[in-house]
Amino acid sequence: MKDRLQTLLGEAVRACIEKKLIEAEAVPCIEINIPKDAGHGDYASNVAMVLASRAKGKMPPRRIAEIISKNISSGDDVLAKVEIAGPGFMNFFIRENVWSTLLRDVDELGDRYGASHSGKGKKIHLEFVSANPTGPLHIGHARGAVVGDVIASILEASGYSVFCEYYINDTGNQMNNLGKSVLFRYLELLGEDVEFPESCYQGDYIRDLAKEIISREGDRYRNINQEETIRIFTEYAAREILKGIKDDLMAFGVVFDNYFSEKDLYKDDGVAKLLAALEKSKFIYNDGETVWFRTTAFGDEKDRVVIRKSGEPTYFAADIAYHQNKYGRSFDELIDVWGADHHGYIPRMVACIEALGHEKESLKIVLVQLVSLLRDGKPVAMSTRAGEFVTLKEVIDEVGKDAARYNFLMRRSDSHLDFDLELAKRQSSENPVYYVQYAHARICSIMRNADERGYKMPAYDEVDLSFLTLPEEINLIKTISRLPEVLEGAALSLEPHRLTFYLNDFAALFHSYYNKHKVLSDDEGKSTARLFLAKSILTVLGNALRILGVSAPEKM
RNA sequence: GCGCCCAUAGCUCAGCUGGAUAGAGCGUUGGACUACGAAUCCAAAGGCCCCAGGUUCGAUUCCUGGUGGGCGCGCCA
Repeated sequence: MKDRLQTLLGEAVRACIEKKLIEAEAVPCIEINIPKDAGHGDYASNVAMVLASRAKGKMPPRRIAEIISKNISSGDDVLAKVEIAGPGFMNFFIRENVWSTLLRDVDELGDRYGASHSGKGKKIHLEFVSANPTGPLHIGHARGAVVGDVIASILEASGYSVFCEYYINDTGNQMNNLGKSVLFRYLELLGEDVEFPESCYQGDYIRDLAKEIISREGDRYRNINQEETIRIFTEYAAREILKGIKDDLMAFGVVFDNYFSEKDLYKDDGVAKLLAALEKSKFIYNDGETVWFRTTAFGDEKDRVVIRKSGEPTYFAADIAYHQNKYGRSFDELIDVWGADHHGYIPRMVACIEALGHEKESLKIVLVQLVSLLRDGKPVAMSTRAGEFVTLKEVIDEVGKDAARYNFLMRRSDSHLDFDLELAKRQSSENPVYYVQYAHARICSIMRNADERGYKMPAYDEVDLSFLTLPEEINLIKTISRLPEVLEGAALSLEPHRLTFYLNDFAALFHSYYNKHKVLSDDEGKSTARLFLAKSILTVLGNALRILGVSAPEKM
C-alpha cells in the first residue's frame, strides 16, 4: 500500500514539475511515513516542505502541497481524500473498503507473505560467531549467533542470496595454548607432579579431553617430544571442541553453510603470495625486521604489522587473505558480525578492503554488544580463561531455545543487554516470547473451535470482508500490510530487533481485539469474515516467528 | 592522553535515517473470566529526551563544546 502511494505521489510531483507548476530541478526522494496520530491520515508525506526549502521560499509549502494534490492521478480509486495540514504535510486517507483487499496477498502467498525481491538476488557473504575452538560457546557468543542467523533469514526473505560462514581461528598462540593446556592436564592425570600454568585454559572441559586421550591411548605421550605432543593434542582438542560447538549451534537453531578453517589460507603459501602482491602496490612494506600494512593510507591511526619479527604472520594477515578469499568467491557484499569489543579493528579492516581494490561499502560490519548474564538480578561472573562461564548449551537447557533467542532479539544489537536466566525461563507476563506465542496459540484454538462448529476456512474470493468494519479490524489489517516494509527496513539496516518490536505490537493489537470482540458468533457472515482475518493474523505471526527462528506453537 | 559507542518514564529499552501532542514492557494504583485459552485485556499516574550553543520551516535525531558511563588503543585473537 505504501509503495502504491509512493508511485502515485511521485508521478504527481513529476507532472507538476514538468508542467512548471512547481520550480524544481529534480524530483526529490519521496518520503512517506505513517503518522502517529490517526487524525493525520493513514499516510503522510513531507514532499511539499522539501520542495519549498529547495525553491528558496518562493512558494509556501502549503501552496505546493495543494498543487501536488490536485495533480494526483484520479484514476486510482484508493484515496478517499488528501488533506494539507500543519506547515505543509500532505495527509492521505485511504478508502475504508480498500484495506481488506490487502488480505488477498496474505491468502495467496501464505508462508511467503512478507517476502520481497528488493535484494534482487544479490549475493551476500555473512560471517558470524567465528569463535576460537578453544572452549565451548558461552552466552556471549550466543547473541552474535542469533543476530547473525536472523539477519541471514531477514535478508533471504528480502530477496538476497545469503551464504553463512563460520571462520575457525585454528592457528596461532591461542591454539598452541590449548594443546599445552591439555598436555598439562594429561600429565597431571597420569600422576606427574606438574604445576598447571595460570596462562592455560582452566575449564573442566580440558580435563575431560585429557581423560579421553588417556582412555584411548594411555600414557604413550608421557615421555616423547613435547612440542610434537602439543601439536597432536592441539589438533585433537580443536576438532573435539569444534564438534561440540557445531552441536550447540544446531540445538540453538543456528546453521552454517560452511565452516572455514584459517589453516586453509596458508595452504600453497596463500597468505605469503597475497602479501607479495600487495607489496607491489606499495600497501605493504618491509622495514628490515617486520612487514607492515600501510593502513594509514586509508585513515587508520597507525600502520599494522602483518609479519612479525619472528617471521610469523599476524591474525590480521590471515584476515586480509580471508576477506580476499571471500571476494574471490564472487560475493557482491560482505557482512561481518563482530563483538563490539573489536570495534577498534574496523579501520584496518576497511583499509584492507580498499587496498584490495574493493568498494568500502561492500563490507558492512555489525557490532554486537556483549551480554551481562544475571540470575535474579545478580551478575554471574564469567571468564573464559578461568573456566568460569555459563555455556550456550546450559542456557538452552535451562531457559529453552525460543526464550533465549527472543531475548537476544529484543534490543538493538549494539546496545548492552542484560540476560537474566530466571526472568528468561519464567512463564509470565514478564517474558515477551510467550506474549507473541500465546497470540498464535490462541488463534489456533479459535480454529479448532471453528472446525468443531462446522466452519470451513473460506478462500479470499468466497468471503465477504465488508463485515470487517471495526477500527480494531482495520488496524489489524494495516499492521498486516506493514510486514513487507518492516522486513525490508530490517534488511536494509541489518536490524533484526525491528521484527521483534513489530511482532510485539501486532500481538498486542490482536490480544486487545480478542478481548473485546468474539470471532465466532451467531452471525455467520461476520464470523466467516473474522475467521478469515484471524487466519491472516496467524499467517503473519507464523511467518515472522519462523524468520526469528522461534517456534509458533498451536497449544501451550 | 587519543579514538569509537551510549545517555529518553522509578527500571529495561523503542523511536522507522530531520516531522505534527515523545512510545512500549516491567514495576505502582484501580478494574475485567457462567462468552472462542486471564501466559490476556481496560484505565490511571509517571518526562528539562544529560547540559550549553549551532544548522532550518521543524532537532530526541545532524554539527561543535562540555558532563557522566562502556569499550578500544599488542609484533593477542
